[in-house]
Amino acid sequence: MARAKFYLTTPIYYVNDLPHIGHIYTTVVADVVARYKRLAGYEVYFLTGTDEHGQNVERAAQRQGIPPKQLADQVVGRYHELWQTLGITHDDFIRTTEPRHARGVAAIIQRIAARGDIYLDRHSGWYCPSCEAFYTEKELGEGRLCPTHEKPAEWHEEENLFFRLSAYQQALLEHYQRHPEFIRPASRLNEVARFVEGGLKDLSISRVTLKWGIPFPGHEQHVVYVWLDALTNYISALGFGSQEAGLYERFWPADLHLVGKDILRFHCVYWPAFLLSAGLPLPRQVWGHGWWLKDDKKMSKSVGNVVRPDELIRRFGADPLRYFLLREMTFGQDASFSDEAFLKRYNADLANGLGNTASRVLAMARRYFAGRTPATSCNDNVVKTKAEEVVTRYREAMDGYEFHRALEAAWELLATVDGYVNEKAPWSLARREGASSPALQRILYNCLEGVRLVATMAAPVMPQACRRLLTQLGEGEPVALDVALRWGGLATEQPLGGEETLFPRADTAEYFGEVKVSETTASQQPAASEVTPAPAEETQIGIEEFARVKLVVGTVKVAERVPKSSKLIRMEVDLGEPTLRQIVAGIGKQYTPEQLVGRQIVVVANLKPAVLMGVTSNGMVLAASVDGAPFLLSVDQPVPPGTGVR
RNA sequence: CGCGGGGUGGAGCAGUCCGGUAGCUCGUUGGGCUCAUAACCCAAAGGUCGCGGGUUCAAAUCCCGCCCCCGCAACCA
Repeated sequence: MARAKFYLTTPIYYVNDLPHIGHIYTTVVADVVARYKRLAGYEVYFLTGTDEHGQNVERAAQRQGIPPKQLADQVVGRYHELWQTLGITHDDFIRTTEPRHARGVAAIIQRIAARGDIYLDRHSGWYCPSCEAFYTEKELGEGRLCPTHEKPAEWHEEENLFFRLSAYQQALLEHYQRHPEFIRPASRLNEVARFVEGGLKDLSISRVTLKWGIPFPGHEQHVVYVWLDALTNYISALGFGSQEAGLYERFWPADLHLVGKDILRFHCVYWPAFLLSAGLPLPRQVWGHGWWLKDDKKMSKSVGNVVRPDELIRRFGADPLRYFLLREMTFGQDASFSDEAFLKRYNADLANGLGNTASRVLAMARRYFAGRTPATSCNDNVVKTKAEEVVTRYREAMDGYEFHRALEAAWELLATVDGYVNEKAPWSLARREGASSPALQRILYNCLEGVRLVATMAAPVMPQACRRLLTQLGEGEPVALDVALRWGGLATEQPLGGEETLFPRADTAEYFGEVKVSETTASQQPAASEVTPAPAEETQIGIEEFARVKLVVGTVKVAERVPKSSKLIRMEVDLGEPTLRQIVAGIGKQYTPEQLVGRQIVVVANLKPAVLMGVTSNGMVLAASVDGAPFLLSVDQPVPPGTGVR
């Protein structure tokens, strides 16, 4: 009989950025699911890949003076390395620059077009040629200046291809209603449904302003809109649109699209709409997980707090990181990443928990039974009772992708074993009765079997470490979960494997000392792996260039919040000029208007004006920026307004 | 009324869908054990489950109102 299939995907990652903890999380979760499902008997197909088209890649490549494909190749190399290091077992890795992908895109477009859902229309509006983007009148403000470039926007008409997304509003809502499991966790279903209820506008699915993309079939001067391009990877990788579509026939529809909550909309609205139009089956489930925050703040490249866990992997290996990611994050919610939390979990759960428990029971077995498992098994004891309860909860949690619960359950068994060892005190039994004591044999059998079960449950999460642990128990890798999780699987009188410390305890103080040092050196010389390393000569400027910036001291005379704005403060500043200068600054989260009035600040006086929330700012205040939070610069002693700074 | 998430012992969190002794990890205190990676076990202290109201025999959990924090979006010049 054919096995049930399970097709799961990660998003394809944009090659504009190097992989960080967010990409790693999604991919590790996918890998854990893939490994679990394989053990549970499914025929699994696991896809990941990269999204390589679009303006940002085109530009980044331009800056480096290399073709976009070459830039993509570099970043893709990093992904391959990282996935290998992390033990990711994907079956395929698709790149949107591959011909097979272009074929898939062409094929789906053909079907959508045949349905009559694509039409050509003129899109007109105020356009900034430098940004290559359209703006609304409101965004442009007074004088219709582009907010970024300060240049007048031009009235621009552009021909675009549109997808009749609006026609699918009802069908999507009905689908959500009929299949509430389509979007998980449930809270996100409401979010998406409300968005769709709010009305769907037709979607522009082509661009004429950039070249780095897939030519639109039948309109070769257009390039396919990135999301239509990217989402199609889920079927193009299976051979959709080519002669050999056997994989497509076997595995589509996907059983699980794993995505971050930020791209839920694309997967739950656009993608199913495209598929409905093309007459293709919809994926069974989209799972939107939360974000990793760094020290409780959102990670972002501009803030510079993006976690790239190379150091943690180097120090501890991939498995502890995999464990941490799965154990620390609650189903669907955001979680916080910090080295402290990682070290804590590592020591508590892995070194003191799994590692130490395994070590203590293995050491006794080695000593008492000459390096073999006990000769007698035992079928009625507290460890077995607990194990059976835990295994049930583990499987329920894993089936519902509640990994933190699954691991929590497994670890309870560890605590039971530890308590059991203390209570039974096998060491004193060995002293009193000797190693041949049947009671001693049974006790240690229960301990070892408990550890074996925990290792088996943890195997999808920590494949390497668990394999090594099972080897120490004399066992091979688990093949089928139903069998492996049954009590009594440990063979009697079986030779144990070599002794090995799985998770050496980490010295927290020492670790933080070392990491500080390595971080400092790292920031001094950017790693060779950076996408856009800035050569030192380019970052240096001459004194004459600096002199072009006119810095002066000003006294704040008036300060008030900009209406409807959360952080903008409008100030009128005395710069020693005939009139006060109006300056807008994004400092309203740290400073109140009252704190600012009368204060002396340093401003850039010859900056081009900009319009923020409809208010013109004629200058910029200087502030130190810690994780994006500003600390205003001021002078030591009061000086006359307009005093120059250099 | 822009959208969403959160507020549970000192810290970090689970539990909230499907009401019924408030649980876990870390930390603190006392005890135990010495097989193990200074680990493990037991016990104790510590909570008005953001606030107010309602439903109910019973509310962290359901309903209504309010407060605070954090994201997203619109503005970080």
